[in-house]
Amino acid sequence: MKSMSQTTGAGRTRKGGETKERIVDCALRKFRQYGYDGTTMRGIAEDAGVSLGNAYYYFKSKDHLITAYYRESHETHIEACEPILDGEKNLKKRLLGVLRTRVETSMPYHRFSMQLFKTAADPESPLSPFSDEQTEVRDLSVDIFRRVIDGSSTKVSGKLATELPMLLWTYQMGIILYWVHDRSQGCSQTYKLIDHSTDLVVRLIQLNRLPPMRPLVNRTLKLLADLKPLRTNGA
Amino acid sequence: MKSMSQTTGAGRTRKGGETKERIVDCALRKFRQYGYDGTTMRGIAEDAGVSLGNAYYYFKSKDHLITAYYRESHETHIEACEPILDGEKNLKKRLLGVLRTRVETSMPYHRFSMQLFKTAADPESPLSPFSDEQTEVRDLSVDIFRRVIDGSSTKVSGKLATELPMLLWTYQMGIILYWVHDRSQGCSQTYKLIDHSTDLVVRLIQLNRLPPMRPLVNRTLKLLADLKPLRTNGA
DNA sequence: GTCTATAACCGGATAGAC
DNA sequence: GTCTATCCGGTTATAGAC
Repeated sequence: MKSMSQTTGAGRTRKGGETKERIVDCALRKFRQYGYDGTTMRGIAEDAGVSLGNAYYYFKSKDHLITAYYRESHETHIEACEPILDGEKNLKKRLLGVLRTRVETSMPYHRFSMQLFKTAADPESPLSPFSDEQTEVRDLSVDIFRRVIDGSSTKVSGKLATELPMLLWTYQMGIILYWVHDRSQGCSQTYKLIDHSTDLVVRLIQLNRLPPMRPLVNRTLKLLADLKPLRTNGA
Repeated sequence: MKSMSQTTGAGRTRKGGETKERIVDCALRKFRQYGYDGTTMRGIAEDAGVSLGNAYYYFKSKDHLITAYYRESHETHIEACEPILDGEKNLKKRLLGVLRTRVETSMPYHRFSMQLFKTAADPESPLSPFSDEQTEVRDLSVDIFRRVIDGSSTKVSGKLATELPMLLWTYQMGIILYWVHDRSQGCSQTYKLIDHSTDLVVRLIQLNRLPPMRPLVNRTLKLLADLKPLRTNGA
C-alpha cells in the first residue's frame, strides 16, 4: 500500500492545493463538454490559468486526470444509492437500483466514457479500473455490492458468498461497457439490459442453493480464481 | 456489404500494389520486433523506401495497418488448424486444439497484441474485431468454430445450435484478452486457462441436453440477443 | 523543496505541389 | 502515386521564482 494520489507528489501548500483543484475542475468540465479526445492539455491549462508545463507538474499525464473522474464518479454514485441501500430489502430491487443509478449518474460523462474505455480497457495501464493503482476506488465500489447483498433478505452461503461482491462489481463493469457503446435514445437499451440481466443474475444466485448445482458453481469459482493472477510471473 | 480493404482505395496499378505490399511487410516486421507503440509511421515509410506522406496514401492511419495483421493472423491460424479439424472427432479435443493453436500462432505478436488491444477494445473504432468493418475476417474466424462443432461427434440441438459458433468465437476473444496480459513463462497461465475453461464450456454444452435446463439456456440466449444491437439507434 | 513558465521534441496526421 | 512542408497535441527539459 503506497497510499493515494498518483498525481506527482504535488499540491502540498495552500496555493498548490488550490491550483490542483482548479485544474481538476476545468478538466472534468471540459471532459463532459468535449469528451476526452476533444479536450487538450493546453486547453485545460488555459482554462485553469496556468501554463502547460505547470499542469504537468500536478498530473504527470493527461490520462492521470482520469483518476479524478473515478473519484468524483464513485462519490456521486454512492450518494445517490443511499436511499435504496437503506430502504429496500428485496435483493433484485436493490441490485437493480444500484445499477440503474450507476448509469444515471454517469450520463453527463457518456461521451467522455466512450473514449475513456479505450485507455481503461488496458490492464497494463495504471488507469485501468482493474489495475493495482486503482485498488482504493475499486474497493469502495465493490463495497457497494457487499452492502447490496448483506442488506437484502436473501442469504448467500458457501464459497459464493466470499466472491459475490467482486463478481457483481465485474458484472457492473460489463453493464458499463455496454452503456459506453449504447447509442439508443436515452440509453434505453442499457436499461433493458440491466432489467433482463439482473433477473438472470438473481436467479443464478438463488440456484446456488440447490445441492446438485454446487460442483458446477465451485468449478466455476475455481476457474475465476485462476483468472486472477494476471500480473504475477508465476510459472 | 462494401467489400474489402479499409486501406484507401489505393494500390490498383502494378507499381502501386507492390508499394502497398512492401509497406505492409515492413509494418508487420516492425510490429513483431518493436511492438505497436515502438513502431513509427516514419520508420515504416523509411524501411519501405517511401515518404511519410506516401505511406498515408495507402493507409489512412497507423491503426489501419492492423487490418493487415488480422488477415495474416487468421490465415496462419486456419492453416495450422487443418490437421485437428480434419482428424479429430472429440468435441473437447477439437476445441482445445483450435484455441491452443490460436495462441501458439499469435506468439510472435505477443508484445504487439498487448498494445493493440487498447485500440481494438473500442468498438467505436473500425479496427475493433467487433466492428462492422471487420465482418469479413470475423466471419471467417467464426466459421472455424462452426467446423469445430459440425465435425465433432457431439450433436448440438435447439436454439443453442445457431448461436454456438459465434459464442465460441467470443469465448476465444476472452482467451486472447487473457493471453494479451499474460506475463507468465511461455504463457503457461493462458494454456492452463484454456484447459480448465474448455472443460467447463464443453460440460455446459452437454448440459443443454437436460430438459430442465432449457428455460435458463433460452433466457440466456435471449439476453445475448439483446446484447447485439449495439450500433443501431433502436428505441 | 514547492511552484510556475517557456521552449523545445516527437510522432501522428494533413495540404498541396509535382 | 509520390514528395515536402506543416500542423497539432502529448510530453519533456530546463530555468527561474517563491
